[in-house]
Amino acid sequence: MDFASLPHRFGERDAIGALRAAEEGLANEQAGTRQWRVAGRVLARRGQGGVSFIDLEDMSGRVQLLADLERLGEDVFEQVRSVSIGDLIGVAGVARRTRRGELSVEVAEWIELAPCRLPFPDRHHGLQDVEVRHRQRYLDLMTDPAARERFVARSRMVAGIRRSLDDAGFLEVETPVLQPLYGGAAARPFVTHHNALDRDLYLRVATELYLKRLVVGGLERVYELGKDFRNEGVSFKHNPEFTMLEFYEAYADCEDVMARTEQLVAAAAISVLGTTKITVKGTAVDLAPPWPRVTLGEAIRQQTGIDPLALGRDSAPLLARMQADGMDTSHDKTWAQLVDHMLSHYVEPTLIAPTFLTDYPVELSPLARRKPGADGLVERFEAFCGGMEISNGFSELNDPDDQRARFEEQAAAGRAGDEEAHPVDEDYLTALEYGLPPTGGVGLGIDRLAMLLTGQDTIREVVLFPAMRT
RNA sequence: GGGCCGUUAGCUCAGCUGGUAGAGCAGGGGACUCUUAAUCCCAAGGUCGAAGGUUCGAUCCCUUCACGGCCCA
Repeated sequence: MDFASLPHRFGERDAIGALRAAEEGLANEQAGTRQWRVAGRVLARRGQGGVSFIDLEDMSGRVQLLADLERLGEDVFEQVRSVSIGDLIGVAGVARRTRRGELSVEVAEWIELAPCRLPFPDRHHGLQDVEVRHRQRYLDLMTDPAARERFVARSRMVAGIRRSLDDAGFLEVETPVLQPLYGGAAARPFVTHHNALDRDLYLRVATELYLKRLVVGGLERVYELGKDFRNEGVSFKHNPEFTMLEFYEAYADCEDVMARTEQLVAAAAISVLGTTKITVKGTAVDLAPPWPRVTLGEAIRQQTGIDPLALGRDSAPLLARMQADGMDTSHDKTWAQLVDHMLSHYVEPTLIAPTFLTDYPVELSPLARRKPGADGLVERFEAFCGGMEISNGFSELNDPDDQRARFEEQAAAGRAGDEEAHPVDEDYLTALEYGLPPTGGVGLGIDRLAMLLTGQDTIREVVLFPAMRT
């Protein structure tokens, strides 16, 4: 087919869904009066001598086309008859319900818009090969309505989150993806190089430190919704680039942002599903606030009988228990890493219904404010649902001296081999010297929330183009 | 990073104990004037993921590699 001869547009197009809604009342063999112009992809063709039936689909729905030799003449009818599955075409004509009761468009005008030159995937079994579905997501979207619905739902969820935050007076901002220094999360960064400046830059692992600079600057409620990049393994809940929401609220603390988090998630669920009730791994759960709050130490105690935060900083009983359970503790070099490992091994998988864990050890939380009267703890929470961490927030540490000390500890850990430790960020410390108001901040994993709201067990099904080996 | 499993026509899948591969759909040709996974006829379509090895002979057994999936870290 000669592409140069194909139309560049198909104007005054009607959505198939609108046609269906408007003409639903037609009786069998009755024709409507209005001329419709619909366009889309050909999904099926059924010939019957001088009559041909085509199934045409656009983003709003599917409708049958009815083409008649006597009405169209031989030339046009031959075009219809020879259309390939997958071709993109436009038609004009009135609606008519066929003898067998199928609402159809009676083709009066037939316009080829773009050919499908490769064989279309089997339309009865769909595309089964997971690898092809992910590498060529357009084929998945073409052939699987459920895949389309999943990504529409994700988009609605994100729009709902933006609406909630905008309505609460938050300002959406954009901070650097390319950073001279990374920070804001315990993660290994991707490194790239700026040729003109001849220096290495990091892809951000979090937006936290830049957003808090903005709060210092007087932008009292800010959020950023965008990609973070962490140079770590791929799993059902990890993609090396993933979407994160972070929001910061001046004059608020951990409790305030915890409440906002559960409300935000519930509102997102309603904007997608119309309800806060979801099913996760076969279990019915309700995302409606308030979510139960349990301290980290108590949560670990409930699963193991040991409250590691009630034992000072003694690693021995933790190690004994974990090794007795056959766990590989060779990567856990510190007490804090043992606690983190216990959390992810014993507790996280059990938290199916939404739950806040609170009272984290300061060693695991270098950017969080200390909890008054609780030595070694910070005002921090993590939210879990579906056996995954979905959110992390705290009262923001605004004491520049303490922050410097925490950075120094991180740097020491880094020198000792902890590849996920924070580097010291002098520029951020300078910002804190000017005064960060008491502030609460939260990170919320958008992909994982999308998994929960669309009932998917793997992040790859809610990311349009998940990371693949090339 | 480790363990297990998978990879056969464009797609979905068969293929027995080792004897050089089949079907349906799609694509091509034809029949058919109301089909709904239309039906019927004809022809075509393969580096059996890749490379080695064993064997008279390998899609099948062995080794390595690539990619994917699941589990563990």
